Amino acid sequence: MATIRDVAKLASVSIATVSHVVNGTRFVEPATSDRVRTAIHELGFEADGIARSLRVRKTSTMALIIPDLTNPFFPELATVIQQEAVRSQYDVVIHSTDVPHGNSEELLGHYLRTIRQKRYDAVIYAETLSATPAVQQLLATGVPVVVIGGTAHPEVDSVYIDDYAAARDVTAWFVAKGHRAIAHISGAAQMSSSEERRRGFLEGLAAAGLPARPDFDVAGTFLRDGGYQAMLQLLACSPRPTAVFAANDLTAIGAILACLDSGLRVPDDIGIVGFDDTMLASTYRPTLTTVYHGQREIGAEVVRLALARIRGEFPEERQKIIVPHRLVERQSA
Amino acid sequence: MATIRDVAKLASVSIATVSHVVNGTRFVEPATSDRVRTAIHELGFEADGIARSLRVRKTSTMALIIPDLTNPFFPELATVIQQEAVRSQYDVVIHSTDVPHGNSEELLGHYLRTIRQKRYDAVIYAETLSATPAVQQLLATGVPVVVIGGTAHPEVDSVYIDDYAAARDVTAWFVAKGHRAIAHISGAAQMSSSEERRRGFLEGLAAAGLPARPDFDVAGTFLRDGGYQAMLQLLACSPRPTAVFAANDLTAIGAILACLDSGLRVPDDIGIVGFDDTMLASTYRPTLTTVYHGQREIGAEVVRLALARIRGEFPEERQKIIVPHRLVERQSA
DNA sequence: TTGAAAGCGCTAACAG
DNA sequence: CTGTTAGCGCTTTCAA
Repeated sequence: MATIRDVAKLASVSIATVSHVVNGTRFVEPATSDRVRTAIHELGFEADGIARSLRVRKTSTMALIIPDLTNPFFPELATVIQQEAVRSQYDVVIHSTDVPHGNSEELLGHYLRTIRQKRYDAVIYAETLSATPAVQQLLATGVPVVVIGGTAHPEVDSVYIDDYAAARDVTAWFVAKGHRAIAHISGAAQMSSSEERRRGFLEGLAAAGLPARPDFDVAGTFLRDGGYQAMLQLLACSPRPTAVFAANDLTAIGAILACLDSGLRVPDDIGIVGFDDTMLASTYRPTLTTVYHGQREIGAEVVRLALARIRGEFPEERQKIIVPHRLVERQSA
Repeated sequence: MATIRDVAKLASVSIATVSHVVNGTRFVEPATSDRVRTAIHELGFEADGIARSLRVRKTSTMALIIPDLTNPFFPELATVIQQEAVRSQYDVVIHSTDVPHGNSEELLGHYLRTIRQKRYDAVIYAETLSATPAVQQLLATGVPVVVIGGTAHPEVDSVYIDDYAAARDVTAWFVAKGHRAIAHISGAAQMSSSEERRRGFLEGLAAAGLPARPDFDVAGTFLRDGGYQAMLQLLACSPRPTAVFAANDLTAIGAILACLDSGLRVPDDIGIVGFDDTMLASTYRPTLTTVYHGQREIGAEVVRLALARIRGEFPEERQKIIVPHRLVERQSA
């Protein structure tokens, strides 16, 4: 593979000049730069990004850490992030900690190491179970970190939707539709989004003067099977709920499957709403009433912030960006 | 950020020694290496992978190019690939050419450039529309390339399933179930997997002595909406098909939706089989009868091959690995 | 308008 | 058993 030196020799100029024509970083006599360009073409030269990175201390790549590539929400988010990043000539390497398969702690540790080693310019952290220590560790190394999700971290930039308000809205919407027996299937334990949504649900109930029945507040996992199991529990209650707010779309689909398998009809016998508004929501039948999670806006903001930090902007206050959510009404409730 | 030099100074050894204790690459007196390790710990030193890469000419990163992060097949495949790669301390950066959104040519060009620039050690190419020129271009740079999909490329390693045989199997299976009016919705134009599956379908018909009706052979896109539209066309035929082989799961779901929207029942009025066996297939209702695409096996083989090539193994013959497929019977047919 | 040369942080001969 | 040193391929002063 040709190096800058080969090009310089072939064009009879110094390597400095080659560098400058490649990067357009200072004026070069047209005749000279033509010679250089010809040489580059002839040799099939492509500047070595590694050497360049070593010199300029920047890799033009950022890491994105997500819990699960299998929940469509994350690919959708990742796609937006990639699209945004590519516009600034950035690569993004996606690290899935693969939470559903359970080896996530180990994987996360590995990823954190390679992120340091490979000197990525920034990391975008979409809340995984162990957000706090991981983020702490990352910050200690000095990499710009931006978090997706509302984990209270005064020391990092973050962007997220107001899970609490969204959940309250869903509950209020159920109430407005006449429901009185409203249940919630929460997300994975210890994630702030799970907790916030649950809190919003409870608050929605309270605001409507409805009692919070403990058996209408069951734990899920953010996965389909968790939704299925939880719904089975709910169906065993008597009287059973007429409306269920599921912590995400996967959970909602699991819940619907449990209803179908139990001979109940959605939304006729029981209304179900999900969360995220992934492609599943519009594909599944019944189509899912759900909350749009702002993947487009979150993706855009998050890379905007990351790039700004890389450039060293706004060093003082950390940004907390709350992106609007929106209830999308479809068939399931 | 501490460098190897800082560590050396603090531990009163040469940088060579530090390097060797970090990499375990030659014997070091226990007492010395302890001192070094303490210094490393104290300074929070982490070797600079960029500098290392420059020196050893390897990045421990490979690229994976896929057409679409939004078709669950690819995240599933990517997850396996990541898992396999991580076991050999490799990172994989996923580049989605985002075919459904149409800017793929441009994106692909960009990715190809950055792959060269960033000196990735290998690239795994999951067939996109313009496989041939892209692969050619990649090969010209000397990077090991392994292709997923059966594009006839004598000069690259590839791993894939036998699309032709799989499609023939599906057709034969329909015939065995008594169907005589069997239609096919193909995948995106010009992709070898589309063509092979179509060819297999036609052959299956012929083998059963059934005529190939041109109106039962309609074009899809590998996307849900393509399946929907194609199914609408099929339903306009008279008599209409009693069985439809869709080129992938997304297409099959689109087709089912079209049936439902037209007041037909699946599988009672019409049987539909998909392809890929993504998580959608087991989640959707009716659950999808489909062909398992071997994502686990393909993922494993593909990184095995890539790693072998990186190591410079089997320089002569290119490997063509065909992974077994399997018809998974569920509810939709 | 261009060149010479230092140096980014590391590995790996080579020497002792 | 350990150290010295020459680069890997580039960018960027500084000087001309």
